[in-house]
Amino acid sequence: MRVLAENGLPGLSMRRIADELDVQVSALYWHFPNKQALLAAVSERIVVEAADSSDADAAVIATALRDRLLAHRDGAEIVSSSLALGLLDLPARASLVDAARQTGLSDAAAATAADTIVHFVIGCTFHEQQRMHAAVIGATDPSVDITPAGIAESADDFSSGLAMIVAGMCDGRRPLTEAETTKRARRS
Amino acid sequence: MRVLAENGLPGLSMRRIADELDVQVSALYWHFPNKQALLAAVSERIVVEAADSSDADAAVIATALRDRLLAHRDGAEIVSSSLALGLLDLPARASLVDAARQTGLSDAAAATAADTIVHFVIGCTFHEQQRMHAAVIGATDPSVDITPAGIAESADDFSSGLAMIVAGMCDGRRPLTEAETTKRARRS
DNA sequence: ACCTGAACACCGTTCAAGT
DNA sequence: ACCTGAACACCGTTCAAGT
Repeated sequence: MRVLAENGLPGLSMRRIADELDVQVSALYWHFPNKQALLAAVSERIVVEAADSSDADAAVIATALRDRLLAHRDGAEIVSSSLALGLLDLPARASLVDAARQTGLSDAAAATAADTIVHFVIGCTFHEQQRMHAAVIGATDPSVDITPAGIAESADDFSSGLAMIVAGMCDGRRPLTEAETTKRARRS
Repeated sequence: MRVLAENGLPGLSMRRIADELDVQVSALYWHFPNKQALLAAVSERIVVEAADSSDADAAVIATALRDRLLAHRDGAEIVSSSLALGLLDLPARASLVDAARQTGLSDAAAATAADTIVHFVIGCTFHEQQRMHAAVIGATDPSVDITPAGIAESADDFSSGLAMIVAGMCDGRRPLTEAETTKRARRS
């Protein structure tokens, strides 16, 4: 965690970790089969759920997950890859399924809602953290806004998008068919 | 594109590209300042919009984007990183903003909707492509389903999630406040 | 304008051998 | 059980020098 905080994901190499521990690189391979497994262990530390969230609603759980990701450098990217490789179980996902079911959704619809929210939270936060990184590098890209107003805008984009998904979740008490999706998009 | 198709993103190294072109690695650095810039050029080729989509609805545009990403090995991951670094302009995003505005949303709400859909499409497809990759490696992970039924399920997860977001987009004709988000999630 | 050749400073992973 | 030392097969990037 210390190496990650100080060097970011690009600097989180087996050699740097070994150096931090005053140990040879090969020693790490007794504890982890490979780097991805080590990264999965790091991911688990990032996404641990602090308090009991059994009675929280989806928006609160999603915001808490985002806060965990933002609390660690490159948190979204690390968690994203561990998740995609199936090496990480996201406690927040189970909480989201519960929250969705409590609003009256079926099991299948609740799972869809949870996955959709997880994708949104991770995608949004990943994007945001990479922009922060680019800003630190001084990428001279004027499209990147690092002013306080820019930061606030990021948070607002997140909560607006989240509100939209939650609205859709509550709106659709059952999964929509393809035809219905099209109709909805067309109605003015 | 050939090196990507045959070796995937992990195998898309400057050396392999140079070999394919019968050229020294350093020659590539006359054409591109660095690897990320080259990857951005690859991303552009992946996300070009085929037909005119000025009159398409959001669901159609999103599905077309997903198809483009799925058509190239590791397409979602490459595009995701180029996008996050601000090196890629997504034509589909502009189309999505148009589509959202045509349903009566404000400019700000349309932008939020477009970004939310883009995050969902890329996150969902990234996740799916990494699972495919893990399956090819033979990760022996029984949680990964590569049967035809599993593939169909992926497509269904995608369209169900997309339908949910589109429903939320149409539902919220204006951005919701935090209080409204909470209220919505609580009402049964 | 476009490319070569060679180097620099790194990577993840393996494996015999030690204690 | 846990670690060392050394090697293998790679990386991205730079830069003088060529044509």
